[in-house]
Amino acid sequence: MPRQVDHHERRAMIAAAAAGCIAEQGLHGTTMRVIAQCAGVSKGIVEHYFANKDEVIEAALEQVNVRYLARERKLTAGLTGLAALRARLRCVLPLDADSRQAWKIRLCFWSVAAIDPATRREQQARLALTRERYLQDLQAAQRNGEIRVMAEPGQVATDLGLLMAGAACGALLDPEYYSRDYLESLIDRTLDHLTREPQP
Amino acid sequence: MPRQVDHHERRAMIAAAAAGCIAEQGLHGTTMRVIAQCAGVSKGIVEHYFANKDEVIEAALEQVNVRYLARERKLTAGLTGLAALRARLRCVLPLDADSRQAWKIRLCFWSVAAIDPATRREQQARLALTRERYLQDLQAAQRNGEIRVMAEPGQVATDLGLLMAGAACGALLDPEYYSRDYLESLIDRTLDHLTREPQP
Amino acid sequence: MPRQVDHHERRAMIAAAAAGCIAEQGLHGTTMRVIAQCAGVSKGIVEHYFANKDEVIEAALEQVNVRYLARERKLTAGLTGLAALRARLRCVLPLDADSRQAWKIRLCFWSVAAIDPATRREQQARLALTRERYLQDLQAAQRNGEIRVMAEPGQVATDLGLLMAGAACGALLDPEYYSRDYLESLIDRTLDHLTREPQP
Amino acid sequence: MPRQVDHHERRAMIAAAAAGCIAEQGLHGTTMRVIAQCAGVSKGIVEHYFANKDEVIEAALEQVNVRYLARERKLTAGLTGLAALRARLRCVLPLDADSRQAWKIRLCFWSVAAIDPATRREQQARLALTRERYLQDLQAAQRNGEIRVMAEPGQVATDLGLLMAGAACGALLDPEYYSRDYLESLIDRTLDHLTREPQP
DNA sequence: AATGAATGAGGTTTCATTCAT
DNA sequence: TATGAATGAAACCTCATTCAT
Repeated sequence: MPRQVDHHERRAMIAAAAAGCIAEQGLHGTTMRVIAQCAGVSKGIVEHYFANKDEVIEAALEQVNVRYLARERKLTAGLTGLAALRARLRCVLPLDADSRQAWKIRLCFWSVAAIDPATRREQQARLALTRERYLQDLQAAQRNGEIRVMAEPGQVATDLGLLMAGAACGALLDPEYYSRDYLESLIDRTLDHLTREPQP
Repeated sequence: MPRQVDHHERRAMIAAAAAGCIAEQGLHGTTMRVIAQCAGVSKGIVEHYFANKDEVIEAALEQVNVRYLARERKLTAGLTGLAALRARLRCVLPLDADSRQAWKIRLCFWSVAAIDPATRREQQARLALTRERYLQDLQAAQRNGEIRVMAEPGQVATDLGLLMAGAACGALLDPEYYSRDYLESLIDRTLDHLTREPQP
Repeated sequence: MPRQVDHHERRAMIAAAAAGCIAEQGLHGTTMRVIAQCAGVSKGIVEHYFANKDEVIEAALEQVNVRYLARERKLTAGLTGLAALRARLRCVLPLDADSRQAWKIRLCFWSVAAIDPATRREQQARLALTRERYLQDLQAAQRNGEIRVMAEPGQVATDLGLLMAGAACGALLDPEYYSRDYLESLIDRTLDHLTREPQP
Repeated sequence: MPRQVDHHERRAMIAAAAAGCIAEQGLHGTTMRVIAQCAGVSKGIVEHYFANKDEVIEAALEQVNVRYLARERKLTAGLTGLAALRARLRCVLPLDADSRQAWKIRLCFWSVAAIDPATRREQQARLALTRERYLQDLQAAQRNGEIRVMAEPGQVATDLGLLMAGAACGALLDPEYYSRDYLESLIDRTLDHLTREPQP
């Protein structure tokens, strides 16, 4: 009878430790030994639950994204249209420590994605899903009459995604200049634009 | 007398090779051996011209930035206000292979900057200078009567910088979706916003 | 459970191999690869048991000194005064292969100590402890009435230490001239001096 | 017509620089580049005047010894017997900075000599010559009636050489304990012994 | 399941030495 | 004569990975 160990939970624990390492020391500084130390287990354990380093890293990213999506779902639950979009944007920008950590990790993968096609495809899918959720909110807001009717809501959703990406990068690079206040006002100003009547 | 070699030019050649390696293989994949191979010299030569790997990497980034600034200056020469800003934005976005390479390298350093304070400070300075140039263009455009007078042009310049950063990231991650056409239309639409009258 | 290996013993084995290398090939010739070969293990194993080369070297010196002290204690056990001192001097001088090896290693560290303050301090402590043991023997010999009462036994102990150091150096440099017989007669003559009455 | 450069003087200058490097940074730290820097010439110049590193090192040692002998000759000029011996011992012990430097270098070579037979033979010759000079002084002192007549003056000369070697080592390792005053008193006490009548 | 011993590839860096100018 | 560019060997060290227990 094998010792009762929740395999899945153990994997998650190690992946979480790896995510912490990546956020603190970067993808390169995150060695198997460091992951093991962070997780408080022996070096071999990590290899026991994951075939190799790449798997650990992949699991870490996966976990970060899953947690992010869960949080977004929770914070937008019951909301629709502009309110949902506002909540979504507040969720995506690095307004707290958790989100900052998630973005640090995401940025590490972006720099890899610029080089590695497989990683790039994963990030493309993530971006597409994010755009889609923005689009749904925009369309709902239009239906609700909260914002002016736009010719191409998809384009607005796309632009919105890029602005958020840039804002997150800025907040990581210069947290004092692109402060929490700035980020929140950025969301407000951006959404305000959508409510105004189009100019002739 | 020593062999006739332009020391400075030779350094620049190696730094350029290093930049190419970073863009193709990432910061981690850019080993001294790879740099030497790319530059077509022996491994020891790289150490002859640079004290260590960090110096090569630093020189590569420096060179990328210097070349970018030279190109921006050239493309905005003789222009002012909105025209200068438009040229500047077209220069910063990855619309051609050179600019794409520069952004790949920049992204590598951003992921390092999220962790290393020294790198972060350098990038903060770069972002600040970029914002400043946008601001100058905006103020000139206001004086020229090309755009509506804004309450806070500094904020607009800042937002603009973030949008460009996000667009560049997007273009690296999904060059097909965030295509050259899309990026150009993004610039146009963004600048068009500035020319419209403020809503009541 | 891990492979059954006595960690401490394994470290000691490698340190002993390193000591052998130092005695045979000098501090500079003792590379990690050479140590590994001498110890009959792979290069990485040495790094597994020691953080870096310095630690191996340090452990080797430590071991040599510990073994020397153990041998001295054993050979002077039960002895006191002049007999203990004689045994001690016979133990310190390179009269056999083991002691010769120890002195070769010591000499390597002396040449480093002449330059590096940290190493120098270690050797100073070793010299001080040796002088102290000589002094204890001399004082016991005085109490036993074996030797004439000296005004400054501390000075005699110090002189004795220097003479032994010089004799050891000589024996390393010219083992034929400063032969085993010569070294033994040196001890005898030196101790004989102590038994004689002071001259008026 | 070649530029007028005193080949011999240039070699001596570089050898002197090398000697300084050895005394300051040890044999291992004395790289060709460091020697060149110390000498204020280019790296290639050193190789131009010496076939390889070993030759530079050898020349440095040679120079140190030649200078030492010149100094000893000068300080013992016109002296004989005990006075000459006293002057000789004061010259050999590291009582000033120059002599300390010479001993640092000597110690480096001793640690090499313990391993390398060729170096060992050189040092053996040096020790033999030193013993011989001590012996000459002792015999003269006996003839002058300055010291008691000894059965084996050669043995006393040998012992004296070892004591000086040990004292020099001690002074390098712990210059505060084996101070200038201590070294001078050591010489005085040692020579005093020789003047006393042998005990029955 | 868990540990950590063992391996070897590969990275950075230092260095003696050769050689073109 | 003099310079420093160029090379390649070898040093230390890190790390992912395999494996015996």
